[in-house]
Amino acid sequence: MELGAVERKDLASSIAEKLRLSIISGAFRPGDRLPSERKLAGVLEVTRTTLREALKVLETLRFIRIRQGDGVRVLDYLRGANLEILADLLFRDGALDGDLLANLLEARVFFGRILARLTAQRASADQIEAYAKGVESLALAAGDPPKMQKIDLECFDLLARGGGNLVFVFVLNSIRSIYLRHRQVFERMYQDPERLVEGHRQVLAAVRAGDPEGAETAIDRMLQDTARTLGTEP
Amino acid sequence: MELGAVERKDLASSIAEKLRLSIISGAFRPGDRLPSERKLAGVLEVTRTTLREALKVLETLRFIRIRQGDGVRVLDYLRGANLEILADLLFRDGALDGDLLANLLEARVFFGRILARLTAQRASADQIEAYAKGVESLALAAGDPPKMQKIDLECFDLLARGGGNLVFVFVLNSIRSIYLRHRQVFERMYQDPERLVEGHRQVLAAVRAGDPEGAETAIDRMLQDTARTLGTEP
DNA sequence: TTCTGCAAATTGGTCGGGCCATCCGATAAC
DNA sequence: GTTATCGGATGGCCCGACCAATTTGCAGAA
Repeated sequence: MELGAVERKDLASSIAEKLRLSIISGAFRPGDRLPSERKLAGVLEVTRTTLREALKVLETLRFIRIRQGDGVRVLDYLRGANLEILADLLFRDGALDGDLLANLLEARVFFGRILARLTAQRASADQIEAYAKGVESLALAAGDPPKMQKIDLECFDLLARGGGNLVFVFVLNSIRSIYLRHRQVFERMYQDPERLVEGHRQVLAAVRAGDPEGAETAIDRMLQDTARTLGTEP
Repeated sequence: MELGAVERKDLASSIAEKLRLSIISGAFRPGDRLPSERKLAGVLEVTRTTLREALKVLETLRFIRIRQGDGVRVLDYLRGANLEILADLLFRDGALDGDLLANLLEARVFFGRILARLTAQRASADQIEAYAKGVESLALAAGDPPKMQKIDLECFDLLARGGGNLVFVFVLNSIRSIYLRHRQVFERMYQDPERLVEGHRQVLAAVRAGDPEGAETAIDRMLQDTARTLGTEP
């Protein structure tokens, strides 16, 4: 049996999550004022100290805006928040949001194409070798979906670095965090490792040949394939 | 004279920024342990309470990992942080990082192409009209760079929404926050409003015609143009 | 010696309460 | 009607105490 690390969370983080989901669910609308810290702390049965740590987190995520003398106002997270909250949105109301998943898979293809293209144009020999090693590890991990997922994400990270554009490295960081938070959803992509490994190998070959078009085509096919794996079953 | 709103920051946020820049500058390396909260609070001359709020922020940004009994460990932000920290990186050591700026402008072109294409494929009549209104406001704001910048970002947001993929909406949120934090750097793009407005109009026309290729080509030209505006002067 | 297990020290986590700073709205003065 | 003032509500910051997890090192057993 697979035993992942148990979640250890401090109170402040739990409260932050609770409030986050609460806002996402629409319990508070943009412009609304949250109850005062003193009241809210009372309701949640924690101290102001702890609650304030939670609020600081929400402020960092741009879910709220805190102003002395005024209060805590809810912001429109659709307009302020960043990619990472997709992880929360993906499971609104306890069920997986198919549209959002489709969005994510679509974006994955777009990003992948860019990464493959840039890497083929600019990656250094070292970076290419690192990617090659990643692909080999991936092949060796066939049959172990969790491990494959980890290595696969690692491979994409190497591609992003090879592309030489930090913007995509950071975007990928966010996407990785989404995948890791919902491992189970995406692990199905690794049931049939053949196509995935083969796909990476073709990308690698194109990158080695300095062929952006080829790399883009190869990764496009691979990503569409794996996306289909997820799409078939409910 | 142009008088923007003054920054009002609480102590915790200031400390969070200080530590963030400190980590980015390399004063602490991944794996290092920060001084204990008690010591750090002493050095910074604040209470543990306030320091902890700052640390919570850094943890949210994945700059550090806090573990009871162990301490505060510095993470590799290149591997964990998201797009928004580009705003910090852009001005490392007080000078603008040209390479990073180039990265950002390059990414802008990639994203823009995707947005234009998706919008042309999927935007509803309402969404198209909203974008049309945005473009008109943009034309009216010619000569007022700060205002144009605001509206221009608004237009991109409308494009992102029209594209119907939330992933790009959130990516754009991050990018917008970068732009706003460094307004001065990007305001130069609005010195010559003609091309920008004309570009948006062409995109709009293509979107209206449901012509993804045309929209992509139009926005590509516009973005390359404005990027050049920034590239010319130091 | 090497390993095991316990105990102390270190470090973060939470609490409770106090006082200051800011903002807003009601009231008073003009 | 407009402006000035004040009081209440709210967040900002501090202090000190105690709880809980983790690490570390020492003592005893194998």
